[in-house]
Amino acid sequence: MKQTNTFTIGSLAKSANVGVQTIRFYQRKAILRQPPKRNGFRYYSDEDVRIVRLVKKLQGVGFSLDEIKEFLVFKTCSKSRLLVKQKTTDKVVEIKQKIIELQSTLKALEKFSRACGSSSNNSIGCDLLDCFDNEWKCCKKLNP
Amino acid sequence: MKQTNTFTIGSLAKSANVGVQTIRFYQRKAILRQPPKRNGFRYYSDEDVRIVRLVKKLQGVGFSLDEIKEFLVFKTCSKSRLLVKQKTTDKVVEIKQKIIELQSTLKALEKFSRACGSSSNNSIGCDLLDCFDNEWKCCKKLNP
DNA sequence: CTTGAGTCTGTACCTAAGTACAGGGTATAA
DNA sequence: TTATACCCTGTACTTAGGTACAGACTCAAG
Repeated sequence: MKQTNTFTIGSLAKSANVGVQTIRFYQRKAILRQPPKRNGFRYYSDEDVRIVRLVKKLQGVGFSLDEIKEFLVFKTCSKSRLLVKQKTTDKVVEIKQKIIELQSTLKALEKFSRACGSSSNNSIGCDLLDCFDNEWKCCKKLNP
Repeated sequence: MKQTNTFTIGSLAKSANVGVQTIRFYQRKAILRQPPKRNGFRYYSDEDVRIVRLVKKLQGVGFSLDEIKEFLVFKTCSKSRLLVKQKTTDKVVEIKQKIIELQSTLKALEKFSRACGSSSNNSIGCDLLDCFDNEWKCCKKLNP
């Protein structure tokens, strides 16, 4: 049988690699639900650990806390189900676009690095703006 | 012959799709140099337009203004050359990692969308945490 | 030559996402 | 039983990246 609510706020924070204040902050923001208390102390479950880790991962790829909350709030209510599905597919599109942008940035930086790295030529052909301009040629999105 | 410094702050802002206050803010932060003035009005060049666009692009893929400044500050000085080259290759590594994370997030969200989308099964097998856990199995980085 | 749109400097304000006390209560190990 | 390492609530502060006035000046069209 799995034991539940075994984490104090400090051990939760450590397991998810964040500060204690951050957990309390998430609580205030309703990203974590209020856990059961004993003598005024909060006790968290394994699932809470997973949630906090997920939050950090999603933040890392550019989700805001409000967006993350929208995904987490979802629980069995089939009304919100469709909304969340919509959000999800929107996010999928957004992330695909972001990957493309990252790849183009990558190309430009690698080019810049090559141009700028050869110690012989002194800054000739080593222009950051040029490196990016060439990448932009194949991108829409700017100049709307 | 190219004509230079033909942009007022307002037309620069419009060309780069940002607000006038943002330009002044970048000025204060020394991301843009002080342009020549006539009767107290600033006049910007084509290059300034390219710079502001580059700033927005780099911000979009996660650069901070301070990082961006470090790249822009670079001009012919071969002392800073090596530093900038180092920064560049660091950034290349970072971006590659970020692409991998985005791809894994993408997979997880697509899975979630599929699981959650079939209107028949009611939230069974449609757990955001599970969808991400499976993705994490092939990732190091968490649990350090 | 007036009028309205654009610009100037300077300061103040805003949101997101924390981070840091202060002043107190609790738990556990020596 | 006392020390010390946690925990509590509440409030205030911080940083990044803008955004919004106020009060005055300038430029271009009619």
